[in-house]
Amino acid sequence: MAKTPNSIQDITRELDFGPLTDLVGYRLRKAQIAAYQGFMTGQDAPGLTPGQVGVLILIDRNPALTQQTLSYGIGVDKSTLVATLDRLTERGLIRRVRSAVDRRQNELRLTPKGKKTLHDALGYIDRHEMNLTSRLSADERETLITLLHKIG
Amino acid sequence: MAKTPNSIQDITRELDFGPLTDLVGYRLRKAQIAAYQGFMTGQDAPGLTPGQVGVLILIDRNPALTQQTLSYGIGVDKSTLVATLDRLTERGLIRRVRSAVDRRQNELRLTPKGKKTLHDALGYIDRHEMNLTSRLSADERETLITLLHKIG
DNA sequence: TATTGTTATACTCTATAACTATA
DNA sequence: TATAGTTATAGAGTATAACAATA
Repeated sequence: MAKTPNSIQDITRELDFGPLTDLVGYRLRKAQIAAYQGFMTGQDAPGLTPGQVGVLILIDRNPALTQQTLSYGIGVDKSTLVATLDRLTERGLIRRVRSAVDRRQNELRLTPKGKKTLHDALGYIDRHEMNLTSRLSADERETLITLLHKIG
Repeated sequence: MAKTPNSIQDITRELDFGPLTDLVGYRLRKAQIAAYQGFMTGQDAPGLTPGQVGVLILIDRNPALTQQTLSYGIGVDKSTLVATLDRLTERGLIRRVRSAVDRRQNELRLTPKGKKTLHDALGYIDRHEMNLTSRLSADERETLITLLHKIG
């Protein structure tokens, strides 16, 4: 029998990726896609993107966080953030509270529902993290994080 | 003197990122963004995205590569690939050659200009890779690649 | 004048569905 | 009928520029 590649996996395996295979930049991209996909499709996924959960975490841990500061924190433009916050507001997870000190600013807060959702999401994140690194030992996982810190 | 945060770096440093800081998924995203930005803005950047260079590499190393197979290889839909290939064609880097065997298929080929561009881009990739991993030892870099392979 | 949040706009990346030409 | 490539379309993510309210 001749080798007849049928599945996408077969085809991909037969392709020559040349120098891409062991390039940090390329491996980062593949790993990041795998992490994102895994997060979004896992058992009991929270129905939020990793970025949205990140926003909830920052709001939770930084009292009176403003949109401008949050936009610096997550590295996106303040205009980009508006739609994200709109969506979280519509879902009843956060509120924008006009600052009494400087009425140009919004102070971002979690609603009770937002707190509950974040709590559940944090549990999910732990399970997802274990899943993502299931082929790594605890030492390897720590090493990976340390090395990624040196790049990011 | 009070600590008065002025720069974005100051503000970001004072933010509490909670569990995000040591999450593999989050660190992957930050590292990937750093890699992409570094690639695009580095000295002598080729004016191509990492993805576009990846396409050139695959075309170069896989004779008579078809669009369908390439789309499996890089993990995007065949319809998504069309615009990418259009752009590379407009820039004179690749050609679509109708297959004589199966006239539905295009065989993708680098033009001489595409070969030259890829050759230069490969040199740039090496420099960028060194730059990206400048805070890592050779051993650490190898370890990182190995660990990323286990995730992607 | 400068800053905060918003809107208008545009560009990229992505996919799904329908189309064409071939098989 | 099925496949390869294309087009039409839509949604998410991103940024820049201009605006209103406020400082």
